[in-house]
Amino acid sequence: MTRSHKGHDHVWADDLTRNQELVLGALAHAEGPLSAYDLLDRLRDDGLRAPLQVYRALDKLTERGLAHRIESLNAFVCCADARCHAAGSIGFAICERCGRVEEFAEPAVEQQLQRWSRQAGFTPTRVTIELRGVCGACQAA
Amino acid sequence: MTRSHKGHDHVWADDLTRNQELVLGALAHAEGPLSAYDLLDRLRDDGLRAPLQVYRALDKLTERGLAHRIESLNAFVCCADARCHAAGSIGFAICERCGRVEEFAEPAVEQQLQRWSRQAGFTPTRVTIELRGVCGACQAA
DNA sequence: GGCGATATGTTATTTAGTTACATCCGCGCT
DNA sequence: AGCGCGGATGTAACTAAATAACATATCGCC
Repeated sequence: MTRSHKGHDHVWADDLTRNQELVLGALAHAEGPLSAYDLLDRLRDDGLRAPLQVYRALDKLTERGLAHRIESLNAFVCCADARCHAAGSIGFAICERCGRVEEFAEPAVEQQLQRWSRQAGFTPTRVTIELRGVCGACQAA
Repeated sequence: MTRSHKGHDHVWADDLTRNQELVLGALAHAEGPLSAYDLLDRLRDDGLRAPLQVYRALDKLTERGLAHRIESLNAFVCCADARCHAAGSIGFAICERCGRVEEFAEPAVEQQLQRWSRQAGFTPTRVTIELRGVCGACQAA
């Protein structure tokens, strides 16, 4: 690998490492959330062999808000909206039928949680909001 | 064990099985959340030997709202308020310094999430709200 | 060129949760 | 009493998720 990884066809940010691009690419092409081991399986042909390689990439990607971790699934999704980190806390609606995840931002919810935190003397650094249920499409079907 | 387990000194509900009582008791006495394996370690002297015994008890307890799972910790806490299941969705504030978890109910948050769900055609069955941060006590110290 | 920070590769290990299967116990029924 | 059923238990083996430890390579920069 003397050749730089730059020049790939799907570029979200120009300074991703090769592994980070691979992982983000896999997430972007996936229909739903993928676990670290799902990712590993899909990327074995691209040279990834150990869980740590995936976890390291995921750490960086989630840090930068390019991917999100779904806690209740131990899985990850590609960020749906490049501007989401500007929008404070994010929520996820997870369909238990089709497995798809919808990402949403509700400033009102965020504000309410902030209000509670202030009142309780709590200083939040990370917020997790996850809804499990059935999405509209599956409801109709 | 011909003798019924009823008559224990800490009774939350009269129809818990022995294993369920053991697990709930351990959670109740703990300072913070416990993982299934933490519970297993603490209950080995009481006869629990396999993870499954703990997981089965936890399933029943969480179903009934007597215990809660903290998704972002893969751990469990005793329900702080017997009436919490009446109060719709619950949130948790998790202190990353002392590890303690505070349970709270914010009807306003619940309503906002309901509003978003309706608008999005999503039917939620379970809601997870978890704040990571620093609690008031740790802030002061 | 040399140096420090960061990224990688690899093996082994720990922690979390499930599958499969046998047994046991309480309880209603005849 | 004896039968049968559903739920709870016990145990072993296994899959899945995440991390520890250590060696190597690469990049940016002075």
